Amino acid sequence: MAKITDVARRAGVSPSTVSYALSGKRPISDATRRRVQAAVRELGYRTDGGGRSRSGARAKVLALAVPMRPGIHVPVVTQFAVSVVTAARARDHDVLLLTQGEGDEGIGRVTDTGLADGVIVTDVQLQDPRLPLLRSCSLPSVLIGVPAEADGLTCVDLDFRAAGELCVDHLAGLGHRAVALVGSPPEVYVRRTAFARRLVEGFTAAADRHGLASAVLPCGTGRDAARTVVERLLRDLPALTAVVVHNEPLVDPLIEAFDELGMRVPGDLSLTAVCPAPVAASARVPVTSVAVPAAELGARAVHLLVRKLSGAPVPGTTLLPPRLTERSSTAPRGR
Amino acid sequence: MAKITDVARRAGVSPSTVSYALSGKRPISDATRRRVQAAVRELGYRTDGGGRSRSGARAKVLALAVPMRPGIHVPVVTQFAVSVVTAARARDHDVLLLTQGEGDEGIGRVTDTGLADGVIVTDVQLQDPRLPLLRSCSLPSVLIGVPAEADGLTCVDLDFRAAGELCVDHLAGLGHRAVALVGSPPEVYVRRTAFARRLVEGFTAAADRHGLASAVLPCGTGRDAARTVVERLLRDLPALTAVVVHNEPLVDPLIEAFDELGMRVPGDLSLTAVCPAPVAASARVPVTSVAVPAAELGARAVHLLVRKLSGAPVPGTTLLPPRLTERSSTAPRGR
DNA sequence: TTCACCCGTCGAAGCGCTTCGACAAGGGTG
DNA sequence: CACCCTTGTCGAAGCGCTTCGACGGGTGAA
Repeated sequence: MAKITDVARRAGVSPSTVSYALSGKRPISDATRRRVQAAVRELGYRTDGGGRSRSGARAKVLALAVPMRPGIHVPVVTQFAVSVVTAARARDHDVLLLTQGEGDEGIGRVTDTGLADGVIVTDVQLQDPRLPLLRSCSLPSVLIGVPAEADGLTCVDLDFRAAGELCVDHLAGLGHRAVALVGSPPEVYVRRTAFARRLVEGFTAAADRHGLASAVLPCGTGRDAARTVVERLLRDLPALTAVVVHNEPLVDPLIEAFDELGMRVPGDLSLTAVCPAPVAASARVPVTSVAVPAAELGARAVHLLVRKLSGAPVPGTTLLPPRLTERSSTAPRGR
Repeated sequence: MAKITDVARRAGVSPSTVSYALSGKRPISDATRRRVQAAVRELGYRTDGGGRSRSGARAKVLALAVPMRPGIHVPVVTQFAVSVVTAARARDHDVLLLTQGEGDEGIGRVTDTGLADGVIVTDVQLQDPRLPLLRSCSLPSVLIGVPAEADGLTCVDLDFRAAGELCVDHLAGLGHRAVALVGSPPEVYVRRTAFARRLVEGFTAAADRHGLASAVLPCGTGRDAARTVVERLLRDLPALTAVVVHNEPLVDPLIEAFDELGMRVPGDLSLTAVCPAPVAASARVPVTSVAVPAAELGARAVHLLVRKLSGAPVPGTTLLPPRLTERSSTAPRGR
């Protein structure tokens, strides 16, 4: 493995010049820079990460904390991860994967040991136990999700509140007068996961504003859970003609359950989902949906974190505006 | 952030003694070790990763290469990732996530730069382009999957060949005389992904051995693909009474497709799957299956890699024996 | 009692890189 | 023409840790 001194010798300059030529932190003449680059290429030189971080520089590693808790939707999380890695690589950083295995303290460890320069935190809860840690150790971080108290933190998320409203607005515009929200598994709400709560708020607010009858029910996954919820819904809200789902794996089972009970989508029931576009598009009936832009959120988070690391100012909270895509699962009431 | 010298001062010993007390690489008296440990605790000391790897020691980081190619099943890959992280943490290592974004050369980069000490490679193909790299740079690695030429490599995998045979044996034992294998999407075979091929081999060999009529069809995902494959299957092999599926997201659609064409599972058709246990158990009809032990494979891979890093000898190829779990999707022929 | 040896500890030398201060050479200004 | 500033490069220090060789004090053998 070639080291910086080898490159320096080959290019006929000093190691420090090589370092500067490569980092651009000091002006280097064009001729020298070219010679250095040539030497780097010929020797296949790569700057040693250990050496770099040893000397107080950044490790160029971002940590990604993904609590693999029950109730989360694996493909969405995976999409975060992939987009974060891709975006990080594009900015010359690598990604260290943290799961919940060792508790929240993984975050502290990784940064204390200098393994990572900053951390991207996912699945943020309203009162997240990791917040004090993030605030205190002044460790650069970006949250995907917005907690209750977001002062001094950098957060990115879809504007779930607006997403909830948008769905209801759409359904109300189609003439529906009774709507229900079928949400995530109960444990998600118990945990007070931020985005789930926000969606409920938006949904409820919009329903009230439009004067609609409404109901909100959490729901686990699987056909049985779907069936149970649908039955309960039809009992509680017999006038129901529209539903918003916020629970990716439940979209199909829900359509089936309604179907079995004699309500066809979209003929008898309009369905709107908040989920990644592919899920909505490939459902049994293509579902009108507000997309959860997992890939974009991941990329943005990286972008913000890297800026933060470079000392640039970053916005506090970035909420991506929801966009509703009409597919074939919604229709005017009484069509 | 406390450094090793602080600990040393506090414990009244030299930094080297602290290092030895912590690593155990030289005998240290009990009294001293205790004092050091106390100092570490009081100061909240954590050994700096940069410093460690700078001095030629290991970074205690494993890279995990997960090519997120089309046709792979995301939850399985995620399970690998989670189990790898968990197992790595249990052995005091962290995990760097590599995706295919930057091509195969990510592996080289990560180890050249000393960021990671070794790499776990997933989704191995029979002729994997990453193999030369792994062989040449003598970089410690473990493959999850077995390529065509496995000499000098450390591999772990489910014994897919035996899994294929096991499924057929089971079906033959139930009296079925015509079996089909519905496999992964075509691109997986084109890519010559190792495990997919091996399963086909085992399936075919066993079918021939039992003198069964057999067919093998790749299949994409989604209800339409399932429907098409089923129709084709019933045309090609009208006597068909048993099917092996090796395509996680297709299990349910396949059952539905057969159902729509008048073949009930297990009354008219016995179905066996090769997939993670949860998928099999929560299908529309609980499916008799050979489990893909993703979590165990991940943990084993870590185990092997860590051993390898410590210089211990490791076996070349570890094939986990398949285990078939009977559920309600298989029945004797003509029940 | 003396010598050899082992155990536990220390000091110092790096690991490969970055970065700070210095310096030589050249160009512009007064 | 003297001087100052800029530009491009170098040398050296140091990051925090590990590790090698050495050393002092004990113990066991002769």
